[in-house]
Amino acid sequence: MAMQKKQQNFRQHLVRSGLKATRQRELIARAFFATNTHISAEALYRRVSGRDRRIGLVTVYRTLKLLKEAGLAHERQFGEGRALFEHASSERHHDHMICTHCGKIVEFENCEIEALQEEVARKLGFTIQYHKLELYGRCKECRADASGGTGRIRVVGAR
Amino acid sequence: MAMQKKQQNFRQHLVRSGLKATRQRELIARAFFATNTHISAEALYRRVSGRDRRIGLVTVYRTLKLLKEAGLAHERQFGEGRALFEHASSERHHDHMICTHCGKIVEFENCEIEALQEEVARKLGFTIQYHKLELYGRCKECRADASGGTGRIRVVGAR
DNA sequence: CTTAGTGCAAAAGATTTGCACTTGT
DNA sequence: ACAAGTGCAAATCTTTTGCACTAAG
Repeated sequence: MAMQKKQQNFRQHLVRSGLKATRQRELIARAFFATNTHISAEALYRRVSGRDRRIGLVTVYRTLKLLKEAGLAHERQFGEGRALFEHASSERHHDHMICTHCGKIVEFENCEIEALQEEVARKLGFTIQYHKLELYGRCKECRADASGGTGRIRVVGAR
Repeated sequence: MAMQKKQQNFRQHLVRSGLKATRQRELIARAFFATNTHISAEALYRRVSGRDRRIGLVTVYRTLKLLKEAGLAHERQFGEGRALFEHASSERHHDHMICTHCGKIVEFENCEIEALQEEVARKLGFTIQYHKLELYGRCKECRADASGGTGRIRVVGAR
């Protein structure tokens, strides 16, 4: 989905909900859609702050909440610390592989795993509503330099 | 592993690390090992508090950290809010299925899923260090009463 | 105009830390 | 004795909220 389209979807959601399309919301949404990684509220704030010094972190949090309600953003909690937000396009569900050394996040999907999850749930008498699968480890590059590492997550990018 | 044995393991870990076996640590560890569900620091604190009013929540947190270091406890973060701690026996790794309505937590293990995870990681050029798989949904009982529910997690037990 | 939005400061909630006092060894 | 532990209060850190002011429809 193109950025323009997403921006439009967001505006529609606002109108439908009787909310207003403000300068701040436009700017924050635009900055969010321009991202192609996972980004924290703080990091997104820094980006829009560069464009318009008057925007507050609080508004970023509030706008991200709206984006979630509009179905345009997903909030993820990897390890501890701040949440990261990613685009929630119409794409299928996916899971994440996170490098514990450099913080790189790779998305993947695997139907076989999903099927097995359903099977497990059925055996336990549960109906799955949603799930969370996160693989933590070392990416090729970080395995190569083998500089030890602490095992703690250090996100280099957006965090 | 019997409770007595775990208690002993903990004492050994303390000695090995040049730490002291205090009244508080003994009591907190005993209360933790007596648990057979997932318990929060707060809930564990309430339990030991009943036995000895003088013990502080801070000491519970510090002792849980020691138990983790001793390899006797695992810290889990389900949904948001406080962390839950579980026994880290010599048992194999397991994952969790959590009822979003009553908070029930069921453990399971599935080698096929684990194998597929390894395969995915290999294809992505990663080496897995650890993973987190959580299935959220409704248990049989909570599906039966079908009282709507908010989708938010409400843990009835220890939380 | 009238209702919603914004930004600041303050609150919240879970966990950690500084510090003076207490306790194992 | 002496290093380590404890409990309290205060600090952290991320996210949310109350409120007086501002702006969109």
